[in-house]
Amino acid sequence: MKLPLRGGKFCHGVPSPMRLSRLVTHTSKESSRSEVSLNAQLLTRAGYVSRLMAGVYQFLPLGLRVLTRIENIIREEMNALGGQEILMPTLHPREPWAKTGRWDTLDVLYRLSSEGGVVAPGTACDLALGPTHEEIVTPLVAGFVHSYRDLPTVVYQIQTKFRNEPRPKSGLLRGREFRMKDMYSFHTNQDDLDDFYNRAVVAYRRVYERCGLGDRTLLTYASGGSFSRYSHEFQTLTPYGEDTIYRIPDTELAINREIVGDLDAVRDIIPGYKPGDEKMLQEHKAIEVGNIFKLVTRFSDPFGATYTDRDGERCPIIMGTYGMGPSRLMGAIVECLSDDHGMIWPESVAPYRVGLINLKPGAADVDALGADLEQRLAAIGIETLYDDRTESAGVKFADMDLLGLPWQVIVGPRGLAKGVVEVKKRADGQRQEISVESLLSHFTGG
RNA sequence: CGGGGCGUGGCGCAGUCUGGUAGCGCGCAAGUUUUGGGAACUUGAGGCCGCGGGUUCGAAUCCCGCCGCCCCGACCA
Repeated sequence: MKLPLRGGKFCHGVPSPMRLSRLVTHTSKESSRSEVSLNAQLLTRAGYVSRLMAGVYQFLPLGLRVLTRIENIIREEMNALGGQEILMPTLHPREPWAKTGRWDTLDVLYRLSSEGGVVAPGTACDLALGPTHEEIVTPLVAGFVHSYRDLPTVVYQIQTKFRNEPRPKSGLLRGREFRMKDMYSFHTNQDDLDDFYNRAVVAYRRVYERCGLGDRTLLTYASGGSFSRYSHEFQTLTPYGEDTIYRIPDTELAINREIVGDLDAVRDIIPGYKPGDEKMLQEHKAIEVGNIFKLVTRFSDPFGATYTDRDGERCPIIMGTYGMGPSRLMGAIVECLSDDHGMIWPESVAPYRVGLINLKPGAADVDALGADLEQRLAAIGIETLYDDRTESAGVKFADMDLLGLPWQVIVGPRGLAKGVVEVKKRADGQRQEISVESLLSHFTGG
């Protein structure tokens, strides 16, 4: 049994290793009655997140570590694509939203009044909380782009977004406040946009692959806007998904229900498609974990975002937009990768790689072995959560299964007498007795 | 925004119909016995029964209003 190395050190201030006896959160046997979705039940029972109000969650130490890891994977892939990370404000003035018309048409937009006090119906509002950032990023980037030499250019941010969903639900899958990576690309022409768009598809696939959802995430044709026939969604197959999609057999492609009735559109996607062929499409429930879209000049027109080409002509900048929700992705991973005992995190996003279980705290020799292993795992860079609590063995096994760390290392008097510890792989439950030395060398890949 | 359901110690629930000293399980604290898959017993702490008004000698319970939460639907760059 090999314990593969994972690249990338964890990068915020949570000490590693951590002891369960010191962790601010606790597990719970029962989940809140008002949490119905699997992801919210497991995440709250395990103490990863806590709900503040409908559609708004707080991320606790374990949950924040997962979220940060997901965001770092996204960050790496967007950087590799040539994206430059920025951070735009959450608080927006009314004016750019009015300019594109979305102040009045985007009903999930939170509108505020800077006059303060209660915003009653009919009150003049002059601020918004950002649900997406086309209105902000377009004038921002246009201010730096004057020549075709400045293009293409790509910026992105990872940030908390606000949408006043009429009905938040399904835990992290549909919140009013949520994390979003939003990227915007700027081009001189449609071909260049198309080329970048296609490379973004590949980068998105890499993100889902690295998050453990690659084999069940489909590129899905969805309705387009006025400048392109389709947008593309990335849909992760799960029975708990909110969307209905139709998979094209023998491909990694699907068609969203919203356009599957449009015969012309489907023929465009599947050449030779005829009425009656619907039965070849397999219906699935899925969660949208990404959405990419060719904006073309939808936003550069209202803002007058132009560049000067080789001939000295002023031309509109051609744009694309690329969204992905890290917090929703986190919920999707839980929905897809869990069993009756709890969550099963892929190594790439797990809050800790190893859960170290001391079965008999208080026994000097077991405590000594536990502390020694804790230190030696830390020394070789294995992030470890040490269960040093005085709880029964059953409680500890159940809790560690619920927490879903990829590996469990179990130390107890029985193994100690034989000079071994046990290693359990959470994903398949396989256990193996192993000496301390070979345990460490497995973790270092030796 | 329509339809339905629910608010009772930290969590999960009973009690509401038929008004009369607020209960159970889990968790928490202390103790004893346990100790490799959610241990047992004993003792204990912890409640403006969502909020406001009303009826009544008396309201968790009945009436009116409000707030919050969940589910189904509508909606979902």
